[in-house]
Amino acid sequence: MKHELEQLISKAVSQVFGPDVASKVVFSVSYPPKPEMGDYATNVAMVLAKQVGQSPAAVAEVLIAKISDFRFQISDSPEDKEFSSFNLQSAISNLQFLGGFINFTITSEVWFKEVVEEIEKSENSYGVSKVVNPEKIMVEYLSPNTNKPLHLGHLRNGVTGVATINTLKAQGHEVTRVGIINDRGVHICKAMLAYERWGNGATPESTGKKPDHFVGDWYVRFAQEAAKDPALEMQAQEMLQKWEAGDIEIRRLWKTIRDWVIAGWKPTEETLGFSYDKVYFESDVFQLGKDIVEQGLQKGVFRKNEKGNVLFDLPEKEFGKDEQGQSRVITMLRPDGTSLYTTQDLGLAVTRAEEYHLDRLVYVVGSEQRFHFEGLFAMLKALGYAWASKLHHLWYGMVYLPDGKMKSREGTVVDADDLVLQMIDLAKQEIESRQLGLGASTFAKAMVDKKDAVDSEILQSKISNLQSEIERRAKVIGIGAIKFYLLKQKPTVDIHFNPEESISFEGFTGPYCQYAYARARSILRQGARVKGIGDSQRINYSLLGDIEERALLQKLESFPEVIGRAAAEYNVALVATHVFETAQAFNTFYTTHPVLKADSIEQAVARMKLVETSAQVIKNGLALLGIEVLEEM
RNA sequence: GGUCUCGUAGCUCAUUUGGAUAGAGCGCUUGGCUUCGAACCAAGAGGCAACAGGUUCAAAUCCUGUCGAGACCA
Repeated sequence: MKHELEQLISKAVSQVFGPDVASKVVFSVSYPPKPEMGDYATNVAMVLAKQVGQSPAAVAEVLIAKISDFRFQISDSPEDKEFSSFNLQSAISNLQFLGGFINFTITSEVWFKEVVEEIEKSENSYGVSKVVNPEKIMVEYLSPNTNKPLHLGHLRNGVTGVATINTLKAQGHEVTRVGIINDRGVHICKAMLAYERWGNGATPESTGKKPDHFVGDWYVRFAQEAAKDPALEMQAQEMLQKWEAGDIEIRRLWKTIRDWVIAGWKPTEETLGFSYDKVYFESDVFQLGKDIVEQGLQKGVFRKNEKGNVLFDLPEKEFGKDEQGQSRVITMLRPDGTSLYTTQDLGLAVTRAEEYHLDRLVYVVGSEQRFHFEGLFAMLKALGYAWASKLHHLWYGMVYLPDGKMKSREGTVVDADDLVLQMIDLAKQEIESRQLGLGASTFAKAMVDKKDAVDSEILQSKISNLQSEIERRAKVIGIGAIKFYLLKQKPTVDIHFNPEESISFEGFTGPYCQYAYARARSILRQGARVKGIGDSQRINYSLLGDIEERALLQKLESFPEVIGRAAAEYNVALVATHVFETAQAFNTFYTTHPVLKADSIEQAVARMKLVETSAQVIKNGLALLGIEVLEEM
């Protein structure tokens, strides 16, 4: 519709002011701030005013006259080929000049029909579009260290990664999801050292701890002991050197610890829907990149300094100079030939791009790594890789706790498992305090009272079914709340984690959206059983069109466009905001417009379509965010 | 010190890439469940968009400077 209006406006401008003016003018078609102003708006009058030397009002007047004229001219003339491609003229029910904008009102028969039919046709794939040039994209995300459990920062990374992947897929790209497990380094050795020294052969099994937490506790223990005995830091370094040298004993310990942590993450990742098509281990790939550096040294992309370090000079244009007025450098190889983090990433990027024939490589990594990635991308460009310009570091801000930044070593972290369990528990309480929960406890009480009177086996199974249903719903709601909380702000901003707000199920939250969906589905279930509504074939769209309905339709219509923007800008918060606004518009519609008890069966049928398509859009939007919906909650 | 993110209601954030009267959520005040699910809806209070200039039909948005916060690099 938007595109057709653009054509219509261009045509009108061309006829009034000539093709030269029309070809140069850049105007937009958008939604007015308030639905009562109209369904679409264009700023063309303001843009043109300057060019043609008239006031916006005067320009608008002639354009409105011209467009109105079209309506009479071509309403039903098939031979008028120029306009037969779109019958929009007859679809416009009102045109007005307001605050500099020309506002269009579209007839319900055309607008509602078009949007509703499009959604009904596409169903779960409404919002999915095909970009002109589908790309092969790899997205790397999560990348945890094998010395501790996942925390809130990982959650933000994970949900952002998943939502971004979904959004890119919805644009028709082919996406490969990868993770890199950081299983090498001194931080791992610290956990190993503490375990070796004080562990006494304990295991996750013997202690009953989740294995990643088990290891994390040893890591914390190390920090505590190291505060008292600084020599431990040195010993951890020595352990790393032994690891590098391939010491059998150390390697064995390392593997045990590592595998515990990875096994410990598994259920957490499954619960949250984090998964990969391929996982890289740093211990496997940390030697990568050295040969590329050697080649680059020959080509003069890198240089060796007097100490024997191999360096990359960052372009001064983008990176500026350091204190001494020298260009900034990244060290690639130490004099002893050992490599650094950037070297590994360099090698890995090249390996991946070649193996998967990538058009684009996206790294979901925190903002503190921006310098690292900018440097990496700059050197890949300098090395002449064609795909280097398509690399992207999708960075996101820190998560701050009320008392400051999270630090694993000091134990000031929000543990992912704790948070998830807490949220599910809260959701459970919430459910139990409502209809289903009440029913369940009444049921439970009845069972106790009449224990002997009825078949207890049947009752038992009914109760356990009920309980597992509550569990299932609590999980969907609790996890939905966490994910939405972390996704509703654009990735670039820091999140000041507010425990109160994060556990809320009201307002701008995931459960609010899920609730709107459940309400809609409830109406649809009931409507389907009503004679004349459930079995109706014909829809009279002219019975729709109140302000609340138009506001809702606008949200439904703009959903695909929002996804496109979210993908283009790597901003999945746009999707979250849009889903919320859709749910909000639906709720407003819901309270102002009875559906099953509408004035007529015909009207009920028409409103059912709006309910159905709203539910579909909310569901699709939440799905992009990795959030499930419930038919009842 | 340099680079980069920022600075919008009491708090947490939006603002359709320069557009209409700067909007949401939370919190606060008030009203609405015998009518499709109140995890909801409606109304109200709350703003010099850090500050000072500039660019133009139009600036929270772009430019310059000042102040303040954070991250990274030394």
